[in-house]
This record gives sequence, C-alpha cells and structure tokens, in this order.
Amino acid sequence: MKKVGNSSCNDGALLRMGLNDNKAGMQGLDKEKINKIIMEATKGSRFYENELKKDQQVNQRIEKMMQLKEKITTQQLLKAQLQVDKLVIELEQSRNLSSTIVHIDMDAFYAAVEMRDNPELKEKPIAVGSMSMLSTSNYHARRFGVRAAMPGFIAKKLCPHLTIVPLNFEKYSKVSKEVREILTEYDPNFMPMGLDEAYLNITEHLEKRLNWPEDKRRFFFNTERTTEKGIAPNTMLAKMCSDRNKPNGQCRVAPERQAVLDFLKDLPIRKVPGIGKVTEKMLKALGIVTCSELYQQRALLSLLFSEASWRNFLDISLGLGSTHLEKDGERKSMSTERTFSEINTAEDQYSLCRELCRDLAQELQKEGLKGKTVTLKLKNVNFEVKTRASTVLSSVSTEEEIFAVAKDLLGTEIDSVAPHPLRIRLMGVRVSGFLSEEEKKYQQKSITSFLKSGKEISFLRLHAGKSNPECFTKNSEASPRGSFFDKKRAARQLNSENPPNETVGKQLFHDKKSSAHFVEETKKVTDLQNSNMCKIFTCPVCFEEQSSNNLEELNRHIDECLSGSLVKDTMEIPKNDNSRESTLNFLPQIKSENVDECQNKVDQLAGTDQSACTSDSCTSSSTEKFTQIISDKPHRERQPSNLSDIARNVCMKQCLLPKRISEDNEDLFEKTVHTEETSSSCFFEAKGDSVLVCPVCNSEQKTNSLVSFNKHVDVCLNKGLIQELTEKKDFPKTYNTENSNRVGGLIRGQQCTNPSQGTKRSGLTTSQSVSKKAKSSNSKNTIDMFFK
DNA sequence: CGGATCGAC
DNA sequence: CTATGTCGATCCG
Repeated sequence: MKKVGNSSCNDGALLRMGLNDNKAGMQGLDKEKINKIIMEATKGSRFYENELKKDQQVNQRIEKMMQLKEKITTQQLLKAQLQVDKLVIELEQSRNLSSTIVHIDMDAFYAAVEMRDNPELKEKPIAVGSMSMLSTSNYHARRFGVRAAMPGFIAKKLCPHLTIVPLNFEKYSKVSKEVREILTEYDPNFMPMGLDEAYLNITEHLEKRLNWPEDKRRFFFNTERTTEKGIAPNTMLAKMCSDRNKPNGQCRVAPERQAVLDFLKDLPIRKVPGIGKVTEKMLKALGIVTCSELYQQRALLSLLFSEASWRNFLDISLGLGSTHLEKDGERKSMSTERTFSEINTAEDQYSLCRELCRDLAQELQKEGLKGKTVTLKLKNVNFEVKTRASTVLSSVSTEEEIFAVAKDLLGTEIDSVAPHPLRIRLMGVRVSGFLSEEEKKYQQKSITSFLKSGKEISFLRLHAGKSNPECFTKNSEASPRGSFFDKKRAARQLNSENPPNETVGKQLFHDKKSSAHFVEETKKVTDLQNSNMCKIFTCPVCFEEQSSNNLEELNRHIDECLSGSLVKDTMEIPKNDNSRESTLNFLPQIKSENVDECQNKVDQLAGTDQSACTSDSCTSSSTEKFTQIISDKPHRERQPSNLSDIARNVCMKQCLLPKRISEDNEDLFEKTVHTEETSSSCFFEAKGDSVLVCPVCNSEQKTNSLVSFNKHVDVCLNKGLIQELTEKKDFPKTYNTENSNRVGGLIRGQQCTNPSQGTKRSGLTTSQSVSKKAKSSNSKNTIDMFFK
C-alpha cells in the first residue's frame, strides 16, 4: 500500500512534466487523429462487421420504442404522471441521508503496480494486457487514446512506443490485499468490487472517531495519491463522486437533499453506474442526456420501459441509492471460457470442451458446489455469440457429469451447421442452478444413491418406456418450443438407441456427420437421470405420480411421505388428467381476492385516482362492450405479468374502459384498408348512418372515424379527470412547464395564466417542491395554477 | 427454463 | 496475425 502510494506520488508530477515535455515524444494525439487511426485498424474486420450488426439491432430497438411513443395518448401520459409522482413522494419520504459512504477507486491499478515494480516504466506509456486485449493503461498512454478494453495491436498503432506488460494477477491480488487490510480499519464490513475498487460505510467509524484523542486522528488515505475518493450519502453518489476529478481527485456530496440534486443536475446519465452505451443511446433518442432530463421525462419513461428500468431511472434522477453495504450473497454461477484462433474440427472442439469442463469441475469442487444447469457458450469467427443451456435432474459437479451435458449441446450445434464445419473462436462452459443449503440436505440421502446401487428401478416408472411417442407429446406440451429442443431430444433418442460404447471414442470424431452420436464412456445412470424422458416418477411411499423435474423436490416429497406429513397435501393434488386440465383452465382467471389486492395497490400507487375512477360512469351498462381497451395500450403488448401490471390495468380499466370504443366493436365499425406503395394502413369507420355519441359529454359527434372519435373522448376524459384531480389537495405538484404546454394544448379553452410558464425549470428543481414544499402552498408550479 | 443482452470490473 | 474473462440482472418468449 505504502509503495503504491509512493510511486503514485510521482505519477502526478510526471504527468505534468509529460504535458510540457516534448523531448519525451509523448505529446499525445488529438481525438480526431485517435479516431482516425482506430477506424483504419478496425474497418473491414469481422469484428467491425459484427459491431455494425449489433448497432443496427440497437437502432431497431430504438425504432420500436419510438413507435410505441407515437401511440401514447395524452391521458395515458397524464395517468402515468400521477402514478409516478405518487411514487416520487414515497421515495422522497424514504430518502436516507444519514449514512456516509466512501467509494475508493485506485486509478490505473495494474499499471501502477507494474510501474512500482519496474520504475523504468514510470516515464513511458505503458499498458497492461496482451496484443489482443488491454486491461488498463497509464496516463502517458491514455494521452494517445490507449484505453482499457482496447486490443493491444490497435494501441500499438496509436502509440508505437507503447510498452505492453503482461497481466500478473497474483501480484495485483497481493497488493489489493494489502490495501484492503487498511480499509478494514475504517469499515470492517467494506465491500470490495474487484481488485481496485471498494465501498466503505464509514458512518460508524466517524462516530467513534469523534471520541478519539487528537494524536490518534489521521487523515484518510493521506499517502494515497492515485486513489479516487467519493464521499456521499449512498453508494451510487459515492461512485459518481470518485469518477469526478480524475486523476487523483476527491469529491464529496453533502448529506443534504439540495446538494444531491445540484450534483445531479447537469450530470450526463452515462456517468451513472448501470447506464451503459446502449441505454445511453436509447435515452438520447428520447432527448434525455442529463439526470435532470431523466427526471423530467419520468412519466414517458414509465410507459416505454419495464418496471425495473424506469424505477431505476427514477431512483437515479432523485439521487437515491443503497445506504448500506449488503454482503454479496451466494454465488449463482461459475464459468470458464477461452478465446483461441479458429477451431473448426469436431474433434478439437470436443476435446476443448472436455478441457473446459475439467477446469470448471476443479473450481466447482473447490467451493463444494453442484449445479443443475449447464450452459455452453460459443462465439463463431464472425463474433456472433450463442449460448445453449440444459437443465438436468441431478446436479452436476465432476468433469464427466458436466461434459456429458455439454457435449450434447455442442453436438447439436455442430449438427445445426452441418455439412459446414462449426468455426469458432471462443468456447465457454457455465454451471448454474446451485442447490440451496436446504436442498443439499435432501440431495445426500437421495434417489441417486439408490439408483447407483443397482439397476432396480421398480418404483421409478419410466413412462417413456411404455410409449415413446406419448412421452414426446408430453414433453413438447410442457415446453412448446422450437426446433432446437426437438432436435436435442431427437439426438438423445438416437443416443439411447445406440447404447454407450466405450470403444467408440476417437473414431467418431472423424465422422462429422454423425457427431450427434458422439458418445463417450458416459455413465448410464447419469443419462437416465438427465434424460427428459423420465419426467414422471412414482413415489415409492404413497405411489402417487410426481411430476417434478427436480430431484431434490422429489426426495423431499419422499421424505415427507415417509414422515407422514404429506398426506393432506397429496389429497389436493389433481390425480388424473381431467382434473389437471380443469385446474389449468382455472389458473389464468383472476380471483376476486386478487382484484382486491390489485385495487389496494392501485390505491397506494395512485391514491388520488380513486375518486376519479369510481365517481362516474364506471358502472355504465355499456362496460361489457369495451373489453378490449386494455390491449389498446400501446406500450404493453404482453399480458399482465405481475402485480403492478395488473394494478395498472385495473386502474386503466376503471377509468377508461367504459368511455372508449375499441376497434373490436365490429357491430359498430367496419374496417377499411388503404394500401399505398410502401405501407398499408387501416381505418375504422362507423357503419352506415350510425351517429357516435360521446359517453362522457353525451354530445353527438360529427365524425364517423374511430380515431377521431376516440380522440374526442380522450379530450373529454382529460377534462373530467383533471377536475377530479384538482379537487384533491395532496395532488403532487410537479408539473413543469413542458407538461403544462402539452396538456394545455390539448384541452380547449383552458389556458395557462401562470406567469412563470415561459421559464424553463429543471425537473429536479420541481421535484424539490414535491417533497417538503408541497404542503406549503407557496409552490407556484402547480397544476392548480394551470387549470383553475 | 433458455436465450439474448446489458453492464460492471 | 491480433477485439478478454466472469459474474449478476433483466427481458422476452
């Protein structure tokens, strides 16, 4: 630690010297030159072609999003604004500024360690890594555009004098460990993020420190010059702090709400941890670049993005983050992968696969882990990545067990491109689906041992054995998926028809066409367990069929049967196909309790909406005519999948359902399709001489177009909704100028008289009025002002 | 559950 | 010549 500190003390001085010293030949390059050189080295390569392809995919995502955006109606936006702002209030109330979190980031860590060990390097531009990939670079090199995640051969073009030092993880780990020992002093529970980063919660330390005698107090990290510090009330802010003022910076956000908002105001979203290249681009397409813009567009975002995403956006724009450092939980997966120059023969691919399995098995056993899912990862020479996974009944951990699964996956992929060779540049194997502690217990006294002990499987009824076709149907019902798994099953079927032959081994490698038949000395028992064909077991205790595909669950069932505790439960399990079917039919229906639950959720989320929803025509007799309104929502094509989606739907239903007419009312409308050169569009028009009457204002409408009519209903609805809302005193007062323009533009005869309308306000400033000033009526930026 | 993607280090 | 390795999370089907 101290050594790192010393070497890095000079770093700043050297850097400053370098800036003025052209003798060293390190004047660097300007951005334009850098980009030009990178482009020349890049374009035309397979890598670049794939980058372009990925870019196109992102563009398509953006296009889809923009189409959704077009379809959003004003009242949907308004509605969303209400719900989101309700949430904003809750979030504000839960804001916690009482912790002090520090983020430590050791700058160019690997490079700093290498320079410490070889002082000659200090004055040179260096990078750590290889010709194919760099992990980091020092500041001399960065002036030439040499950066982490850049291949070394391109870096060399940018900076011909660049010294590339190979990675030496053991060394970095050792230094990292030394640093961590010091961090422990300040927070014994600090959270390391990789070798060169950590979060510390120094709240308690600061309290203790107050009582320390003067001579015991030291400054934090006062010898550490390459370390970035971020000090803030939560992890997200601390991390963004440490990014500021690089290199050698320190930054602090005071534990005050306003300080947090000021910090975020003009901060580009890309600086936020969790917002990467793609998200940045998507948001940019919506005109969002800074955190305050993120806040301003919160309603729109809630309609265009998933719940998890927009809630995260909201947290970000409010400057909320975790205030305590959670220990990272149990590991969820373990993997190993390798990049190599093209491998295209099945033989090499299988032996490589086995090698990876061997390495992985070794690591798994170090941690005593067993997993049920094996995933094979392949990257072809065009840089296209594929993953193929298979979940088996009994968890695996040994080389043989993992390979038994992985080789099937690989075989399927080889076959899928046959007769062409599979040309790959990377292969990886991952094991996941680890047993929980509880499951481990059941795994020990398992069926496995019973099976392994002999060939007696009388209690394990192999349904597939009775009638293979039937079994296949059953499986494809359970997983109505495409060709891949059908092929896989077919391959397995073939395998089981050609019993494992210990002598096959290598000869088969040469027979590319039959690589699916590739079978090594795989244990029969494992195959039996892993086979998807035997999904239905008969419990040896209660003789009930068990359809779980999880060995541990089965064992648990048997245990419980043995102890007699399951008697009651089994009575409730449907016993024949008929009753099972009726259960399935029943499942998708929403129970009345669920609706109540949803309503509660809606009340929570949208409190003020309630009165708007229940007050008028929700009881309209025409309700049943308009059941399709939910599918009218442009931003959710899928069925409600979680509570808040359902809640949202219930809310939409109550407020809007009786009032609009959908395209499904075929008795009222007929569809006309207009075809043009590039596209065709369809319109819905009222049949014959029917006159459309607005269900809100009761007036006859001149139009016979569904679109125009619904537009009118929207406008009417907005009027009613807003009246309801403005009667509510605790309505969130967060409408900014932009919103008011939009809403005001839609509602005729309602003009904004607020003098402050023209002045642009940041969303964050208005959010300030949400929390504390909302109660006092001195906030001018209220919806009341706009609509009274 | 499986597959693709994103994001971080 | 030559564009990483590992992990968790999330979304969608």
